[in-house]
Amino acid sequence: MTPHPAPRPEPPAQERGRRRRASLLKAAVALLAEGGFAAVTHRAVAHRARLPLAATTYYFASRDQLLAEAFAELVEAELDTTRDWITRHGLPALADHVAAADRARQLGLWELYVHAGRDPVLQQIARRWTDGCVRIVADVLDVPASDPRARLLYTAVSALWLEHLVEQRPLSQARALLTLALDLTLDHAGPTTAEETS
Amino acid sequence: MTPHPAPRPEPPAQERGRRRRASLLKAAVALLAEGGFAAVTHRAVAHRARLPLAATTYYFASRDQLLAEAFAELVEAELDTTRDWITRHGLPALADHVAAADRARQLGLWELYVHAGRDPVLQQIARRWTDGCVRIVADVLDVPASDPRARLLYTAVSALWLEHLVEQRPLSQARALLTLALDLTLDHAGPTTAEETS
DNA sequence: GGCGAAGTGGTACGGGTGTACCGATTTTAC
DNA sequence: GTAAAATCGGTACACCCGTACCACTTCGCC
Repeated sequence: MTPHPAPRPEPPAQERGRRRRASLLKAAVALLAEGGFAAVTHRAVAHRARLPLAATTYYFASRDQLLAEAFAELVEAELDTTRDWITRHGLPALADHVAAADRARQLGLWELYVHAGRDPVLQQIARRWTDGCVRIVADVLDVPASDPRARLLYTAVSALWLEHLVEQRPLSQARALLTLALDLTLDHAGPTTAEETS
Repeated sequence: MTPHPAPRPEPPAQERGRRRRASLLKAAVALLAEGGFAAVTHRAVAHRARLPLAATTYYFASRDQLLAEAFAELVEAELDTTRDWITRHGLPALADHVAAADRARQLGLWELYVHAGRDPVLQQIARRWTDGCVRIVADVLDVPASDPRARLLYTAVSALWLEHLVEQRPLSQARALLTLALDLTLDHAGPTTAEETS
């Protein structure tokens, strides 16, 4: 029978349903960006999407699932933006991108990233974020994605970025460190003991 | 006057009070380390310290203050541990330290670090953490703390560390990247040739 | 047309939260 | 000693949470 135990089977299958679901997800992403993690409650999401409370439980099996999908969406959007920006302006100007970015949004992203350390589902998404960023750096450096220099450079840049985000030190400092990181990485154009390639 | 509006004036002034307060703080730190952020509730802290619920509001003006003090304590302890370990085993072996560290505790620390981006009080503590770590790296590199190489190296290492913590990639990868980071940094103008023990 | 499934939304439940309250007890000051 | 101040601790309040429930409407399809 299943009159309405309907936790959530598959994609909504009806047009309006799909729109509603997407709308909830968008609201969740926005809340995540603004207030981080704790701000994404069923009630807040539903209210923001101008939908009744029950819609959230109808389209998402649980808060965790909602959060995971929102995280994935946020990561994907972030990767697109970053790739676009870097290929347009180049690596050394990255500091300006960071400076211009929406701080609350970035904080929310990192918040979820750390939280991914305690949740396997989120961990997978976190990995995709890192891999995506490494890929971007490798592409713009014109080296294979497996080149450890690309990976290290991304790592350094991401930490610079997080540090700037959290501690809000003068931008000039981040800029100088970014330049230094690029110098060190590119100077070392040599063979770079790449042990594994595959 | 003030029969008992007593939000919390100053240090407890009575011996037992000071002990109780410290005990609460210790419990908060432990909870922070284990379950992160959300686990630090008045009730959980009081229960863990074997004190009545009201003790938490008596000794701390608010949950935020309790959290801030716990964060400060955690950071201070972490700095001590790290300095100790590095001066004893050297930078290249850092990967082993990370591998051996208590994962939940580190995650809690980073969780609070990111959260510091939204709270000025915590931000100050976050800065002290970074400064402390930079200082440690600078000391062991035998360069002034203001040397951008020290700062950059710390930044790279911290990101490597966070990435490892969250994404749980094979340790060998982190180790390789750490070595590369050290190479790049020291090559540039390094006064020392660190012995390599692979 | 009809009928079962999908979707909808108002409401309720059980639980956890931060914090205030306030009588009882201990400590300190004189 | 005694009174005032500090401390204690049990309890209560108001709020917010995730989620379940269930009567209702709308849709897809034969």
